[in-house]
Amino acid sequence: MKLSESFYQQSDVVKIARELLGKELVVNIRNKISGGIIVETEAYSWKEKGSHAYNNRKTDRNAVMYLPGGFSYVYLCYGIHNMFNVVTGADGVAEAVLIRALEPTTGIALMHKRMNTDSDHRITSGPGKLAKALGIDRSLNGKYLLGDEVWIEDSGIKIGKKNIIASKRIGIDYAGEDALLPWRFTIKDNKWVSKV
DNA sequence: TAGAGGATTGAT
DNA sequence: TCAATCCTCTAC
Repeated sequence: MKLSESFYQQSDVVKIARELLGKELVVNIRNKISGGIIVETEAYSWKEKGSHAYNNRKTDRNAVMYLPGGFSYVYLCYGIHNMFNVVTGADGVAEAVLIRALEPTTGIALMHKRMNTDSDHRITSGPGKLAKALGIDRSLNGKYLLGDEVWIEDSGIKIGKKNIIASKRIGIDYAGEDALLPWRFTIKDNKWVSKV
């Protein structure tokens, strides 16, 4: 069953980032389904410097962050990598959760082909890689997550509090003290989590 | 309109 | 440690 609008529109983006662990991200690209269990997330809010929408900065790129929770936000980073985010919070509040790693469950052969490998290991361990493995690009920006192109399933998997690790986010050293916020969440001992 | 830099990755 | 690579933002 797809996660509801009310889930995405909760006011606490950090709580949502934590609760997305264990859910299943599913993408339908040209009638080909692929997806996996979310094992790593990061929260972003307009309140902190790590976010594109810091201090309510609004541009063409990050406009979808201001939509109500339940939309996708995809953008290109370093000219190479597509990053997949889930917009959260109320209408006009710029908050989002970056999906950083998956455990592949659906369409694994398809992902191998996209990644040009036969290994099922680490094909989705990192935001740039999982987007490529699932076939996500910026044409999926601003999609409604209760539609039929990209959505998140409640897998029924429960991740206990003891198995969730909070740590500082990656790649945002420019954000000063906000780079230290423990807003990255991973499932303990999960081999699909990105880097180390 | 030009210049700088980035929520990364993989090879050296 | 560093280049790849191109879109986006900022300043002129």
